[in-house]
Amino acid sequence: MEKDILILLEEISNHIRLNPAEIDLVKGAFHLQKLKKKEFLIKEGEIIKGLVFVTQGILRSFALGENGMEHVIQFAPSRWWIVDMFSLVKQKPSRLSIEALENSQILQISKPDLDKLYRDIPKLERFFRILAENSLINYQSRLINNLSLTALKRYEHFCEQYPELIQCLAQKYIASYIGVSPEFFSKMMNSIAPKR
Amino acid sequence: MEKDILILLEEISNHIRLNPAEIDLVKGAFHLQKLKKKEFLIKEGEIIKGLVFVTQGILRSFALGENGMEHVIQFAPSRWWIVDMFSLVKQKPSRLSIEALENSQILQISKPDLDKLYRDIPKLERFFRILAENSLINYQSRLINNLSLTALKRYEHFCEQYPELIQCLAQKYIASYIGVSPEFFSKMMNSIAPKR
DNA sequence: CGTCTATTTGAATGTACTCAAAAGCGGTGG
DNA sequence: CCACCGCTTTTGAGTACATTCAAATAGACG
Repeated sequence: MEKDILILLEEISNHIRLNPAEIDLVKGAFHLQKLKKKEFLIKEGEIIKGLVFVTQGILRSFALGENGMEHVIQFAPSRWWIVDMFSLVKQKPSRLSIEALENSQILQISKPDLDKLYRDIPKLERFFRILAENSLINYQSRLINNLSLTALKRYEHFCEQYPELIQCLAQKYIASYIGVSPEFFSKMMNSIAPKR
Repeated sequence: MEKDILILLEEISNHIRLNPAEIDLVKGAFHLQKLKKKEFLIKEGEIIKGLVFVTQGILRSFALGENGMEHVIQFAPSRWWIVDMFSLVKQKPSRLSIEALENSQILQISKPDLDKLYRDIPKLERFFRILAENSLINYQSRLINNLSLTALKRYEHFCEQYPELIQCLAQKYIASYIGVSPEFFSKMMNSIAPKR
């Protein structure tokens, strides 16, 4: 739908200015796709097809541990990007799976189309550089938190950083994101807000 | 020294092609700096001056936990970049400190000069986009490892990934990087290779 | 209403931490 | 060249944070 593309263009225009011809190129390169709740966009081991921008709903990416445990790497609500950068850049099998947590709509651009877009609109290098830098900042912050904070403090950080996500996520996903078992998370929650 | 700049240009030329005029611009934007062992490039709370490329020696970046514990975020041997991206991009106080572990030489470019360079040589957006993407991949990989692997496996991964670093780093730094206390790390090492 | 999944609760366990102290190692100055 | 000092590594005992397993309870969805 046209509305989804507008959301994307709005995001891009926060960082760079595109002229009408360039806007058309961008429009043509991204493809709308609908995902149903619990549908997978990609599964671990596959090679990522392209870069994904979420316009509606929520996706999550996660890695499987040896014991089969899922570790949530990222939540992507509307207006967020999601991808396994490793798989996209190196074109090797993904360590991550990506799944819709709600019925969602995404705009996807394939790697060849993205590479072409970089050639046609060099300004986009700037946009995606900034995007990668910001993502980098988030990962670094999360790494520091994981190394230095207790589970409770990591949860509190999460609440501050993503207040709107808390209400719409099953708590096992939040537990996984902050890096604890669902059982422990449950106990932790009850210990700070004893059952009412 | 001229040699240091050549190392930098070599790195850049792995990804983009610069003409002689552009090379001169790059040369002019980076400044050589020497650091003595244990000298700090920046301390937590300061605002990062610029982006750093190491040409000789080794630096490390680390964050301080609440208890005063140091958490190594990155090692940067020769040919690596090091920075607190958060502080550089947002121009806010750094969460990280950066210290030389050996006598080292670095090339530094200030944020204003970097911004100017982006304007003068748009191709550099591409180079630093790729750089940020690769760094992102590393952080993500490390995050997954921290979430899903035991300390011993994280150490084994570290050995595979940075074999050349192991011999020249004090083990307390390796312990900190993989996220365990030096005491525990020592016990772990003796348990896999009992004293000879 | 029944089934499936998510959450809670409890007990036993494990991985890694803290604190304290001893031993090892390396560099520096006499 | 040796002795000393400071820092790193080792060792041990006690502890904490979080996990695992099992089972009960609660919710959500068709």
